Amino acid sequence: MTGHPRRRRSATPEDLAQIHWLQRLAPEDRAWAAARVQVHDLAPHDVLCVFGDQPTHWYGTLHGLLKLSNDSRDGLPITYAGLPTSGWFGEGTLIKLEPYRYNVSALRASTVGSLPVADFHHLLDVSLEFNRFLMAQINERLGQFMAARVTDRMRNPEIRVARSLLALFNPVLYPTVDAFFQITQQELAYLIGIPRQRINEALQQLAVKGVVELGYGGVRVLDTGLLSAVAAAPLR
DNA sequence: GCATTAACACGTA
DNA sequence: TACGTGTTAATGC
Repeated sequence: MTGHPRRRRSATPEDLAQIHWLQRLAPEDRAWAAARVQVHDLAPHDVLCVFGDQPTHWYGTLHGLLKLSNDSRDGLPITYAGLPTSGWFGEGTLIKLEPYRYNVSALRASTVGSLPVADFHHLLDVSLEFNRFLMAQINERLGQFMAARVTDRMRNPEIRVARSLLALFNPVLYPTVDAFFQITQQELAYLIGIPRQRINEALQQLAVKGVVELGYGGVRVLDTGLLSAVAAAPLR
């Protein structure tokens, strides 16, 4: 429960193939970075980062689903973002060298990659490609958070669910997300901030429209085009 | 009135 | 058996 994940191992070739920013680097930088990446296996509810901790690594979801939130210290628990497969996070904290302002925990069994903070800064110093990648990522994330502010003010659960699903399928931030998204309706409820019953209702509305297909413990997005259409227009 | 919360039965892994 | 889903009932604003 506390501090850092228990099971740490070195990265397998399959793990490294999941790390999309590695492919962007020049070959020598790629080899250098790949040798320094470590991998952690998390059980559901395992905590990766805690509010107030000094950051030691840059993290990414290789498999599974993480939640970035500020648990109920005082006031309402707020989930800032879900981090699906291929999502990397914490660069803002690392660049500022400030303590974490949020908690990160696993919503389900997950595999996490990590790069030590010193190595992260080394790549910043030597690799133009790495800087380009980070700039695109930060830019995309900024857009997502601005959109999320709008979404949070909306009443219609169907649109909120559609937009949240769309955010999790962002191809820039999360290039290798599966079409079948393994997330329970309860987890979506925590993520979006509305009760499970209304998540269920909204998902069924989306299913009727052929946007998604509901499965046990997950959602299959059938048509991302339709999904963005629903997210954009409050059609009943 | 409504939206949220609690409680239930059922199906699935 | 434990968990996730879908529905209904109760509660709070």
